[in-house]
Amino acid sequence: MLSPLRIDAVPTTIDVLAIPGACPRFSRDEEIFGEGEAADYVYQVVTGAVRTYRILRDGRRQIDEFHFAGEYFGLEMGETHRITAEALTDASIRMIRRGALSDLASKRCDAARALFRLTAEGLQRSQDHVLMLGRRSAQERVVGLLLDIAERTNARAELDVPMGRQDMADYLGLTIETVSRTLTALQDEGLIALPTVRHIVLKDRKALERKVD
Amino acid sequence: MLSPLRIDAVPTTIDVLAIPGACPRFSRDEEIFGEGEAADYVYQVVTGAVRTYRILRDGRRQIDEFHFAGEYFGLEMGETHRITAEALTDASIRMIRRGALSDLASKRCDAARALFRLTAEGLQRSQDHVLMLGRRSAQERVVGLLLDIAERTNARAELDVPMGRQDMADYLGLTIETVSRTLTALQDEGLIALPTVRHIVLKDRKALERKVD
DNA sequence: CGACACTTTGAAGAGGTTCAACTGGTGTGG
DNA sequence: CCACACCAGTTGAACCTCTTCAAAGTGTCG
Repeated sequence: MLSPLRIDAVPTTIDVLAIPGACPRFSRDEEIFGEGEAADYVYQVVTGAVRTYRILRDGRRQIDEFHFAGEYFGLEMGETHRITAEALTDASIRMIRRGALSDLASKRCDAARALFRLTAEGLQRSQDHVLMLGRRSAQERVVGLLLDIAERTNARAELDVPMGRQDMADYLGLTIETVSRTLTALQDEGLIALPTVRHIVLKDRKALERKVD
Repeated sequence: MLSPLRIDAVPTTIDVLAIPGACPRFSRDEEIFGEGEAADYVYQVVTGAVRTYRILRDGRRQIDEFHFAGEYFGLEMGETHRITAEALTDASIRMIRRGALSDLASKRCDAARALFRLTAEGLQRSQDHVLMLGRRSAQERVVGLLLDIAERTNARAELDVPMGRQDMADYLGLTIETVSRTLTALQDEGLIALPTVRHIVLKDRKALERKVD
């Protein structure tokens, strides 16, 4: 029997959730939903990329997560969104009514498990993020992000980063200057190349991986 | 109909999960489960408190979460634990077989929802942690922790902190010295008192709350 | 009562931030 | 199609928060 707790045993296709829904386009920096709004939908990135973040009263911003093609976001526990989501690049986003999801989950056991899995994966990612912010140096954070982007966008050495330096900084808990300096340092070490600002080449992935363990 | 996605609508008693299970005692600093071990149980703090953490190769430790009476921990997505759990104080811990939970979840809809809710709450807490580590100062972090402990242990002004300074530091992404200095500073400001090292009095909660928003 | 572990305090140092200026890519309008 | 303007990114220098290393203090338990 397939335990709903052993979520990794679920077949990789989370697409049991792929209820056809509206799939609107958002242009770069356009808000998809805002903190405090009613959480009536769950979202999936179809093309493009998304950032989710929170802002403190005085303007400090912490990016919670970047979301790439195929990934889900905006699944909330309560009635309202606790975070804001914006298109990082021009993006098309599938919107799925929570009601439709609930119905599906109550009818199909695997759908319920897939939802649970989604949340648990988000938790794991968040825990990794905590470790990164709590105990890693600026360089380790930047390298970690680059490798993470590479993995999630299925890039080998040539990385197209969809976010600007400020986004990286606000994800990594650093300033834009530190991110910039760190990238140049990595370039000087010969580990990466920066042909353009949003195109990064991982020249020595082994060495990069050694830096983050 | 009660949507499995609107988890906050579930009656507050998560005790649908309270399958009677073994309830062993652990003494302070004793390991409850270790990273890499098979995750065959889910755990609930009955009395005492628990820390869960991960350690980097070079010894840097990041405490993921503290768990207080009534709270669940150790619910993993995969077959093995990704983190380590230790008793923060002498503690009695209820151990629930994952198999038993699965059975319950497949029979009772509310149990499945409660599990989902647990995970989603953990995610929320982790996201708050990320914001704390990414964008808050040492003082804000320490104050945040104190208020959090107060809330979760239902303490009014008199706080019994179950963890030492090193635990606070490793939760907050700081050093033990910084935690100590920050507490003294808060005492000097008249916001708290430190009668003993593990007993903290919140003398001006309003002012403390203003510091974290 | 004494030993040991934890905490506090001090002083020096480093990593990252802040503020400011410069550079370069991009996009738009003439 | 080129020129200019503008925004994002880079670089530099001073500063600051937090860390590191060291030592003294405090409480706890045998």
